[in-house]
Amino acid sequence: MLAKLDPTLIKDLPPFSGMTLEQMTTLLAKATSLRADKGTHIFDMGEDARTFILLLDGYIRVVRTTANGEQVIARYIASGELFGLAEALGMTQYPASAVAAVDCVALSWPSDIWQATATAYPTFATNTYKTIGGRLQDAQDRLVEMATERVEQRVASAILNLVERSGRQTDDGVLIDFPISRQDISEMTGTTLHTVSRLMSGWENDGLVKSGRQKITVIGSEGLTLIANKEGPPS
Amino acid sequence: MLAKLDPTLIKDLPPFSGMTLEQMTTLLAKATSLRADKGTHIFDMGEDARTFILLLDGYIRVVRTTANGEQVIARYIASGELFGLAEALGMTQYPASAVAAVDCVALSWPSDIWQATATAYPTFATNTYKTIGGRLQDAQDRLVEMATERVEQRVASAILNLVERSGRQTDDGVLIDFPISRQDISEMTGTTLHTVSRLMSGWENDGLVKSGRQKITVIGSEGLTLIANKEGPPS
DNA sequence: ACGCGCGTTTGCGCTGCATCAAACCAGGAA
DNA sequence: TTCCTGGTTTGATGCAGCGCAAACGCGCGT
Repeated sequence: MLAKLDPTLIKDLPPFSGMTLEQMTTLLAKATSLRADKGTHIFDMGEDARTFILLLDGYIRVVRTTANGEQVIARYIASGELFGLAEALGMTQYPASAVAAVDCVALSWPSDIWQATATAYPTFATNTYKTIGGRLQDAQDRLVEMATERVEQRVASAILNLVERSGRQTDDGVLIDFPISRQDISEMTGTTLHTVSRLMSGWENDGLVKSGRQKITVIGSEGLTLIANKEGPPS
Repeated sequence: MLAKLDPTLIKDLPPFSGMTLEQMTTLLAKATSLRADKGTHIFDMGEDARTFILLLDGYIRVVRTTANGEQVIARYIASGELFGLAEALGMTQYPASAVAAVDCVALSWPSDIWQATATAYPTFATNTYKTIGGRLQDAQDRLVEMATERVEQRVASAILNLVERSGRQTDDGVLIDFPISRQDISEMTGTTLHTVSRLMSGWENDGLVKSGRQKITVIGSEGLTLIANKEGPPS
């Protein structure tokens, strides 16, 4: 099944930095490849965490759904990143759902090999915990942001983040290279799609962004950065 | 220095569950004891993460300060919990400050023994990662809460959490057993002390809580639970 | 090429909460 | 005891952003 999978292509990804080609080959032998069409739920919140996954190509939306059916986007996973790491944190169920934002290709390992793998390849374990650390910090950053900043700043920050992590140069500027709606942005920033739409219309008039249906291009990040840091005018 | 420290008293704490008495003794030999008076900053955000710490007695406030000088309380650490775990997540600096909410006693280990310790005592490592997992989940829960719930519900939830994790039975009800101000609550829930004060005055009138200077007693948690889940009346 | 569905835009009224302001009160220090 | 500091209460006022509503238009599927 994985005959076509070449260790040399993958071994340079951050999660495996420090591992030898030989180690990689052994690890890859245990993996299962996985395809997910746009919109597919790779796993759902509350499900038993049977696998952890490496995204090879595409983008994943990590989503939490509340009791009232509201959604919050916890983060986006880009290619080269691991996700579904519940087992590494001693959890038996996934704390959120993973949805393919575009057609995706991934590699999955059964959760129960985590312990053995982590001890066999300490570098791999360390790398993984580093990304988890990054996510914890990120979550707390966003918490601070939600608590202290106004909607306008949060939306600007969110877009800047997306551009930074998943931007692609185009003629017009830097494009977020997966389909993303106002609704999505609102679910990342804790506001409504209406407010996001208004803000972005404004920015489009000011020439800061160029946006269409599920498409956002940032003309120059300076303008948005300015907005993201702008003091509220309580005077 | 640690002659007085008895492994048997400590070995039953959650972080060490599964470790033998012998292992505990070896681990404790590497620890330094630590006292912190109320208000002391045990470490500050941005500092190099030189130690990880086990709180033996007291309560710690984990705080983030923004560029504008605003504060957000990330969480409270109760006795028996580890904190300052930056090293375990591959970070070189503390991402937040730790302030003693009351007089505290703790045990600290140099960060650089983390790797060796984790490999020597896999149970300990697993336990630690489990608590980190819990904190990540908690952070994301709060994120969802901030994004979807109104202030009233968030404040009610926060108080219920505190009561659950650090409540002490008294004649009147369950008391949060460390000094906590309206300001503190506001910094946990992303609002102002004014709003918190108003809400709590209301609840006091309704007989749900009894509160004084830096003191909160919950009469019966049912009432607050109801408020925490109450739909906003947009009709 | 066409139609239809879904993402988007925009207006309007309203309200939850922040902001500003001021008085009050409990408890520790001297 | 009395002062004084730091926490708390309460009122008045304003506005950011939400809820509701309606129209619009891009682009995908057939």
